[in-house]
Amino acid sequence: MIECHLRKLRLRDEISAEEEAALRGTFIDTVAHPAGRTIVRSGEDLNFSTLVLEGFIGRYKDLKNGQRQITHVHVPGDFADLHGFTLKRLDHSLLALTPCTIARAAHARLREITETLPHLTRVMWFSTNVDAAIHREWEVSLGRRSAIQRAAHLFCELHVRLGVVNHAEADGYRFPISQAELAECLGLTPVHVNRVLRELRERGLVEFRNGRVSFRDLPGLKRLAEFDPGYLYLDPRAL
Amino acid sequence: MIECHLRKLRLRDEISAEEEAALRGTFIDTVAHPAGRTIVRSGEDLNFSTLVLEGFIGRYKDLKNGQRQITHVHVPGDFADLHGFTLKRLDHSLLALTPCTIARAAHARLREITETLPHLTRVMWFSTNVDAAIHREWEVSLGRRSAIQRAAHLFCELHVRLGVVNHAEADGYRFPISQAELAECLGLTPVHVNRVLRELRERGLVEFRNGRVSFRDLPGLKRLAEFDPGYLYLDPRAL
DNA sequence: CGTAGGCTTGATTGAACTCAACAAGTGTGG
DNA sequence: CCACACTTGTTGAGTTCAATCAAGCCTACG
Repeated sequence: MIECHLRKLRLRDEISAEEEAALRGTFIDTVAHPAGRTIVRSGEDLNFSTLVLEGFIGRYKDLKNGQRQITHVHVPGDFADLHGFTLKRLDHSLLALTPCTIARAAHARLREITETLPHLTRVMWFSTNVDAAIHREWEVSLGRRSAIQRAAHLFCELHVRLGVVNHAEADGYRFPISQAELAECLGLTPVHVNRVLRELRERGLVEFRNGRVSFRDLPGLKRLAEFDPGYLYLDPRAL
Repeated sequence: MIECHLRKLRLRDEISAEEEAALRGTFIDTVAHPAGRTIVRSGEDLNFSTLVLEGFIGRYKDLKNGQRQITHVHVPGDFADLHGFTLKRLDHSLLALTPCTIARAAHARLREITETLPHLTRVMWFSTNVDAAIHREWEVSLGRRSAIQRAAHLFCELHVRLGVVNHAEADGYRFPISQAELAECLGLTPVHVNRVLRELRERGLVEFRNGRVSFRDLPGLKRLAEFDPGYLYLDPRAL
């Protein structure tokens, strides 16, 4: 399943056999987590990074009043905390949004890569920078887009990102999270998310039901969201 | 003025003389920009990165209806687009929020660093990862904090970040941007920012006037904002 | 078959937006 | 030197989008 990650890297750059071997060599084990499990808690010392093999993982931050904001959703093939390699500890927690399996990459071995394989190092750096670009786009959503646009934008983003790793079809994808978790991504209340989903359905744009996103009018949805995938830094071939 | 940047790096890590020389060697020129100037436009091909020497620079993204969201504010000593080195083009624009001077670092020379100086490369990578951490904290503000908390949080964040580069005093700092630009940072309208600033003033917490942030009750402000500087990844000594 | 978690809907409230007017400060040109 | 435009900040009145409060509905499952 590390193939997913490699395929994604190779969409944007050449990865040599030596680099592939080095990358594969960083992984020390594979772990399965049930939905709802916090995989890494904010502030812990880290000596590994988490690659998503199956399922969805969220990065979230808690507030004192018990609210939380999910700041990023990771799909299979994503490193959920490669940035933890340089940061040493995380400012957020990692949550299994669905049952998932992960592979853990030892920081010591990632460090060896940075000592010996400059090109692969730049590729890894690039990948954390794309994560940051996604954070920026979420800031735009949270700061400036209406509730319905935010939801539409997220559905569009995940469609593209899941498509890259063959986890989406033309007309939708599996995304088995609750409306409450969706609300935590979108900076809304669960009640309002429910109403927004109803509106998207009634407008004939998209349905979110039974853990699946089903597009009814993808061009219309993209228009509503003002979705432009440039911030995902994918090769035009990949889109 | 590149000293500001080096000082900041050295707060967190050792930088050898060789590394310092290599870093200094990346800079090809210095440019002054008037307030309001867009320094780098979204999508342009880049062959240099921008280090802020003096003034404030914002990263922003435009929406079709003419609104914009500022996703990050850079202070002296910050690289405003070091991530552009790996991304090759930016998904956002850079704006001079105040008159400012910048130094430009050639991507070709940054690349040489990644080929020959692994430790310095990790330091640069780290610095883009801290930017991403700041993005996450802004997502929390935009998604979950009230208008007054958002403003308070921003004032606290900038106090710490400016303090690191000796651009803040204990009781405040210069921050000569308009309420309209503040609104673009906070995901609010200018009118509402005005009311929020009044409330902060009337509560005796902080004043924002004549291009200056003046604290009246910093502990109270931090309490209101639930400000925890952990996400800035500063050495405890620096705080 | 009872209970819990997730979903749905209605009624009401409230935080932030919109619209509008005006004040203060700055720069410019007649 | 003053008239004027222009930007920035301020305040009031009314509106709207999303939150809150509350109730009821599935359906999965122990």
